Amino acid sequence: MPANNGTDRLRAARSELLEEADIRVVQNQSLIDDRRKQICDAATELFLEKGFAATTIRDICARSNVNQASIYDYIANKNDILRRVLNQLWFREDVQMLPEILLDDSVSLEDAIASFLRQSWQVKRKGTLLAYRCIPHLLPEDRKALRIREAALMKDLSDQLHRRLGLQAEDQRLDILSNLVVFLQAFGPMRDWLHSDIPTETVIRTISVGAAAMVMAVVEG
Amino acid sequence: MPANNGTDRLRAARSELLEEADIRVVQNQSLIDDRRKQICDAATELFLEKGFAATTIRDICARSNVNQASIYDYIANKNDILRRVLNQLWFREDVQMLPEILLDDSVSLEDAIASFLRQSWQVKRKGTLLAYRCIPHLLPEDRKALRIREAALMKDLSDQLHRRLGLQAEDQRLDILSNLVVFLQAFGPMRDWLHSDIPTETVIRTISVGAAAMVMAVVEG
DNA sequence: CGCCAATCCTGACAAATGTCCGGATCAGTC
DNA sequence: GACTGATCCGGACATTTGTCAGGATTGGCG
Repeated sequence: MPANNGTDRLRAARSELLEEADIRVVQNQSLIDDRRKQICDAATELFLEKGFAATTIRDICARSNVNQASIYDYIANKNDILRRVLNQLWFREDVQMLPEILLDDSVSLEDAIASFLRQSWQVKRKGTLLAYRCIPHLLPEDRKALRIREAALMKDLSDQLHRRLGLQAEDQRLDILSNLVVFLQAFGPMRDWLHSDIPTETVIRTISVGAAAMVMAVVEG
Repeated sequence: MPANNGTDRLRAARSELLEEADIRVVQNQSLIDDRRKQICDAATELFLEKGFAATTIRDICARSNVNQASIYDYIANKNDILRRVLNQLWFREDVQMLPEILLDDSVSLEDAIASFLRQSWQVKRKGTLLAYRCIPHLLPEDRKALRIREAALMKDLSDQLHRRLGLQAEDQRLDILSNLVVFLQAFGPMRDWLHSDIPTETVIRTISVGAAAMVMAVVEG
């Protein structure tokens, strides 16, 4: 069952989040969760507004109403905040990935891509932007974890494309296409300032029609 | 002559670089040019390695062998360095932009895109990465300048697509496609770590076949 | 050699930043 | 009300950062 192997692998890679420090100062778990949410929400906004490096702990404290000293009872350091934010927004489990959608053969390629983009752009907008912008600030081990997940996703995607379209499995163009489709995920978030007056659904429809045609053209050419 | 107007507009927008400070301490112009090149080269490497905010003036001085005090005889401040680097790498004049290539009707859409990507990926790799990563660090006026250039390019591109393909000029999908094709420029630089074993020319060929098909699919659909 | 303008650099300053000590405050229990 | 353990926070620390004044050095010229 190559398809199942695929999603198994993906699920495995998925559960590997960036490692969050555990801190044993405060003991009330629900308090910890609340404060961490405050902190991460504020940090997300600020990272998107000013970038990771330009955001200071003091900024985050001010916006989240957590004291500068107390914040270290909930997070280990600035990088730990970034890790938690990415785990929440980029590695979120509630978004179907494209290989998963492609498992259902009753959904056309075009619709699958549209559904993928729609979900991504609606709920992972911030995560995508952060992931692309903050890569330089990640520690090497985190970057590695990110790369492993990405590679697993890519492998599953080429497998599904291969299964559906019957290209030679080793055809490098499958990898290129997989990469490209995943890259399109970033199109909406990264360029929305340019076409702010065009309805999102129009963009999604246009891109997914185009992307499906792109895949077919490469397969048939 | 709408086509000519297009390139005129582009050329006009092009000549508007980010404004570089002029400093009147050192007088020997060729010395100034040399030092600035040292500084910008070192800064480029460092910005790509560690990001703009995480790169310190001291880092730049160390790598460029310019003294920490002297550097202010050649550049006004850290942001001025970023502006100069972007002017050199992102706004470089020696790369044909896509609308320009599309003026020649003997070149197919596919070949035009391939040529555009090939040039971009060969000589503008660093510029593209920097532009996408450093936007948050630009001052508002610089961001505005960047947006104006981008908008001019996009307008020219939809004009050319319109001329070639005969869609309604107001069709929003033209804008989406233009945006998308320009966005593809970033594909190579941003994802080359993933498929480092695939020859660039294969990637370019695959992407340009696909992109041309994408455009046609949208136009015909 | 001695002079002068141009260039370089030692050393410093103020501000900002990540981090956290140690005491203040609060909530629950007897 | 007194005690105790958990949480909060005022204020400080060592560093790092951008910036630059003012003296040291250099190179050409008379």
